[in-house]
Amino acid sequence: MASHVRSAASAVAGPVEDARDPRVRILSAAGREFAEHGYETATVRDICAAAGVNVAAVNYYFGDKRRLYIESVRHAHEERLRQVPQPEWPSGTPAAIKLHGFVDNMLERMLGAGQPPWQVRLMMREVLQPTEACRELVEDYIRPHFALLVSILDDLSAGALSQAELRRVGMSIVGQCFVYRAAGDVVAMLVPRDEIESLHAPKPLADHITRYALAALGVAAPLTGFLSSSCASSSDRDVVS
Amino acid sequence: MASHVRSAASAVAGPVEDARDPRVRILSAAGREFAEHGYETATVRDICAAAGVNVAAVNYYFGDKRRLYIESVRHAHEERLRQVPQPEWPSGTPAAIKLHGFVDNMLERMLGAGQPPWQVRLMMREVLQPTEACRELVEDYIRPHFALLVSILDDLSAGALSQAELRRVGMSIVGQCFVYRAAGDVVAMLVPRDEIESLHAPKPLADHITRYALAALGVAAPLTGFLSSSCASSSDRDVVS
DNA sequence: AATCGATTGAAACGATCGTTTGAACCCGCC
DNA sequence: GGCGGGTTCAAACGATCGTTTCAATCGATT
Repeated sequence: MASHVRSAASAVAGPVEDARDPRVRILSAAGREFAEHGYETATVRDICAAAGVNVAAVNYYFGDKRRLYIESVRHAHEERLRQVPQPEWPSGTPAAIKLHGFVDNMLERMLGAGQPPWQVRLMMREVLQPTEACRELVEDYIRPHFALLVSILDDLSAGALSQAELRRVGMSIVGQCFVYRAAGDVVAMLVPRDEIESLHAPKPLADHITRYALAALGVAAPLTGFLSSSCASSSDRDVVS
Repeated sequence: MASHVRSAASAVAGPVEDARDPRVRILSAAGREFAEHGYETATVRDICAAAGVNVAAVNYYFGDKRRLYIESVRHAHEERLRQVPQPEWPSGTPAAIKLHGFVDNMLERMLGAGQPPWQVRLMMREVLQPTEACRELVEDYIRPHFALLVSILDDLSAGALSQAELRRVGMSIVGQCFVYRAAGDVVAMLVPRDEIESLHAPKPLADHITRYALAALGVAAPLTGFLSSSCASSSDRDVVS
């Protein structure tokens, strides 16, 4: 008796990406499971159950769990790259505006709108504990974004800093965003709740980190201090809304 | 029938905690294994083998794997707190000097001297993926350090910033150190090797992060920019060596 | 309709995990 | 010596893991 109902096994399946192809169904389900539980703890049985396929399918299409994981990381950052392309600005946009836009975009990707999608969480796992899937992720996804940040900082400093120094400043900016994503739970324990929502939310954080950078680079007035009173106004753009 | 009650608290004053006591041998071995492989992947068999005890010992002394993990996290941060006490300075020390000392100390703890000890790596796992052992770790270890940082920043800003703003600046400083610890492998892929050793090593990083903060707060001259030429010298302390 | 490669399905294999068992062992004490 | 509680040991239990097996099924082609 042919009682195989291959219709609505989709459950909580994501977007409309060709849900008929078992291969992408497995990739999507695997990405979610790996993002949630990590490589070791996630089980191929749960993945196949979520994808609505037999356990033998992962072996048939990918060989083994390890190769499925690598493919799922690739699939995740390719999909994410299509969802959120690199920000662009019309030529002539002030570098300070571009920096704020970049930081805002990065924070929105990392923290925005409740729980970030599973693609981001899976990529974060690779950053925190790299496997063989990491190199491709860095080259295709992270390095282009970091290069854009460095070029913005180059504009901003008007050539006064070397590429090496620009990279260090760039890492400072990335780090300030990164800590909220990777150690968000501890941050929430160190800072009062209302303060989290008012000052440590993505938008006000983008303002703070941008202003912190502009002040450190001498492009805007410092947050406070002796220099602020005598040296304001020089370039008092309304960067932070 | 094994009662899991610990016998007598055997003199906590001992500088070297009686390596004969199977309990602390297990705790130490467990900390190393959990730090290396994580809770799920680490096995009680490996832990007991490393501790030189029978597999039944973990059940006899701690009940089960979960309670052993919690105890090992506690044991790790208590031991770490004894090893590296909070930095102190003679009264009258300039706040900028204290900030540099604090950042240098934090970076040294996180990155210093090759691979940091297993206690730090275990604590880092709790920060990145908190379990029920996290709250105690934060209260006993992280919060006091963060409070010290905030108080230094309070001194530095001479009361010009609110406690909420100070916490945000403090998180910016912590984040800049944190990213090198948590995402060190990716940083190493984004930055040329020689640059890692020259500019992103603990000592030069401490200089950079401190100077970045002092400039942002307006206590020292900015790294570059329009304001630097006209407004230098006002408080040109030789903070960073 | 018959055939054949591609795909799917249920079941099981071997390995490893956390945990438990019950006897052996050690050691101070009557 | 004999006793008894605290501790250690080898062995096994039940569960779950990744992976494999092999027959059933599907779809296109003759």
